Amino acid sequence: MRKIAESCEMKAGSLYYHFASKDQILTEVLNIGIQKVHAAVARSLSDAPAGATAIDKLKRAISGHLHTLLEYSSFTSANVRIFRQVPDEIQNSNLEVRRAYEALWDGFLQELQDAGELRNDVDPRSLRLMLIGALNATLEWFDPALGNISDLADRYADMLANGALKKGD
Amino acid sequence: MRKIAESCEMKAGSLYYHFASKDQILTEVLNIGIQKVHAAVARSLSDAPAGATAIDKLKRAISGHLHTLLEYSSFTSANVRIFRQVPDEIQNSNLEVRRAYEALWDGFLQELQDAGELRNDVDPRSLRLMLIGALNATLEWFDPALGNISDLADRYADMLANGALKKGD
DNA sequence: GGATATTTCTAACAAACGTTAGGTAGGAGG
DNA sequence: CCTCCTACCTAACGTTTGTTAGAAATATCC
Repeated sequence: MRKIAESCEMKAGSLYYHFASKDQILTEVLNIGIQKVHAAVARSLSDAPAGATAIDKLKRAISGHLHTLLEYSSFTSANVRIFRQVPDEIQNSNLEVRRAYEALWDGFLQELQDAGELRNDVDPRSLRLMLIGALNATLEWFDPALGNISDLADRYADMLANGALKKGD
Repeated sequence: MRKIAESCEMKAGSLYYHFASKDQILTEVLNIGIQKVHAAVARSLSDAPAGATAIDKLKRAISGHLHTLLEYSSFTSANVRIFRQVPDEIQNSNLEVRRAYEALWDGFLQELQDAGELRNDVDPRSLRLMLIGALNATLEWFDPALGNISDLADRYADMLANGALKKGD
């Protein structure tokens, strides 16, 4: 609390004027991070032109996720790192937010499969878990000041859509 | 320290007979986790028959990583979650271990590319980052008691090698 | 300028923390 | 049986932590 306060140019006691407790700050940080990403991905998908291909849509969703994930990395990386260490009550609150976001992806990927774009033997939930895991890990190594997020998103979408091995194997 | 001691059926003061400090325990936990995974993946690759295909090798490497990652999840999940929160000295020590393991994957993927198995436009380092991110995220949702790790490894290898979208897009 | 509201500070508190050093218990060896 | 070694316990310590309540500072309104 003293370090958080310092970064706000306040003292620890002052934080309690704005927040009821440290746990409330935790709850807000964990939830806001995912909510921001959720909104960005939803917007990316809803902004897609009617004739967008499957990989275009995938690129949009991935791009939306990565841009916001990295823009709000103070929130999102906190979520990824400390979620399992916070009190159950806070985890439960955040699980609700996480589930809402997961449902967005599951719906999107199910749509792709229903449209015949996604391989029949690929389970949308498995793909979503792998995908989000891969995207979130960028928090640990990608530096937006050095790399281009859109390029990163395109590379990831391409590898996930088309695979890393040459076709014909 | 009191909680760690309790799980060892000891008292906190007793831990200092075995370890110099809490930071030493941290260092060991972070390092051992990755070293175990490193050894398993190296063994999986060296055990591959001479005529193994690219995807067979990839499956082996992924399987080695996932089996050990999940077997030693107390160590490996600690690494993934708290690495960024430990003192610089401990991070630096662990970075050396991490880099050694990364070099193994980079070498393996570079071999695949040199052999013409990996797409020319796929950067081995990017693939490795995405791959390890996706694999490590399984710590957060996969329950070895409920799911089969080998099946998981096969699904991940397949999706990463061949992509999730139907070919022809 | 005074009253009120908002925001921050301060000093303090109890609890938790990492660690220490001496003590204790049990086992091994002579 | 005594000595030594290993492993653990204990009580204590200084530090850090989250939080509180009253005071003070600042801003707003009339």
